[in-house]
Amino acid sequence: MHHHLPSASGSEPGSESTSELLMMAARSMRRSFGETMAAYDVTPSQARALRVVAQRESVRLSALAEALRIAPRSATEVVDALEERSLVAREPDPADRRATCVVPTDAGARLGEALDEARRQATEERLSVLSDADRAELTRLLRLIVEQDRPGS
Amino acid sequence: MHHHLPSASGSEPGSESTSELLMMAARSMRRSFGETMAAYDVTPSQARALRVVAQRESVRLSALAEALRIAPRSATEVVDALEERSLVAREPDPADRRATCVVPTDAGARLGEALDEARRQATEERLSVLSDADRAELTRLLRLIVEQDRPGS
DNA sequence: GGACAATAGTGAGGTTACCTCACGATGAGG
DNA sequence: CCTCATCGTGAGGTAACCTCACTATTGTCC
Repeated sequence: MHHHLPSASGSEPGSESTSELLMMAARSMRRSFGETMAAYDVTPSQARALRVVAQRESVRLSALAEALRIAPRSATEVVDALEERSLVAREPDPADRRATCVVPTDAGARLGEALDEARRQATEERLSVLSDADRAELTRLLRLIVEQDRPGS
Repeated sequence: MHHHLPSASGSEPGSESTSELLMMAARSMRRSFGETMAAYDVTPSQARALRVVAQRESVRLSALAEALRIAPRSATEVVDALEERSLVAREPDPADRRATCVVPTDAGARLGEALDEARRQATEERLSVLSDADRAELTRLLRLIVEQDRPGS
């Protein structure tokens, strides 16, 4: 299934820069959640798309593409995959006959919620070593970093 | 060369969970550095590999694969690409005629250092909003999160 | 000093997740 | 209406991975 973790190619722990630590933390969360997605037999891109669709109830394909930051053509592909698995359905947009709305099926909505919950749990587990105070502090610091590039706020 | 960035779809800022913020911070750094790599016309996987090779001076292909956490076959491909661009060279391992050592060329070593520096600058820029104290605090918190899964320490 | 299993790298071929370009169908404005 | 923009999608391409099978070696056991 997966391969061994080689005995650490020895760099002393504690030697990582702040940004390296941030990357490592993010990756460990992504990996945790990735395992969950694999368990549900959904690819990462499908999970991302399903999440948007399940949350918005009905999305124009082009709007989905924008939300996922991919080209419309690529959104078509993800929707194809989700439709084939009966997780979403395509419906004609009554307001514009060129457009199609992507809506979750019951199964899709259920899976979407299950994935959301799994993601929450996976990341929660990672953050559970922190005290409430530490966690609040972490949130504050990260917000400072992230909010650099949304000037109005 | 590069494509459009659609205008961010607007959800209120300040509503993100801690883990979402962490992902956003990591992504913004990755994106910054990604632009730099594109400027040097190097793909991300090439940059990662070059970094290892430049740092270790001489790596067995299988060791490179292990360091990059990819299959040996995939390492072959990255090395092919880097060799074609004359950034690394393949040399027979004198100790084992099955093995090949990957060594950086002068150009490769130079580019490796330039990329390292660019990465440092890009992440530094992101972290520059933090005071020294805040930054130390962030490091401490991240270390707590990351060190969960290296028990011996 | 052979037989032989394990290991190093690679050819062949597959998958995922993207991309651009061109096209047909539709909508909106002069 | 006639043009022009927009919506989704067919066709075809790329990057970065993968597995499986193969050859050239190496280390091992007797």
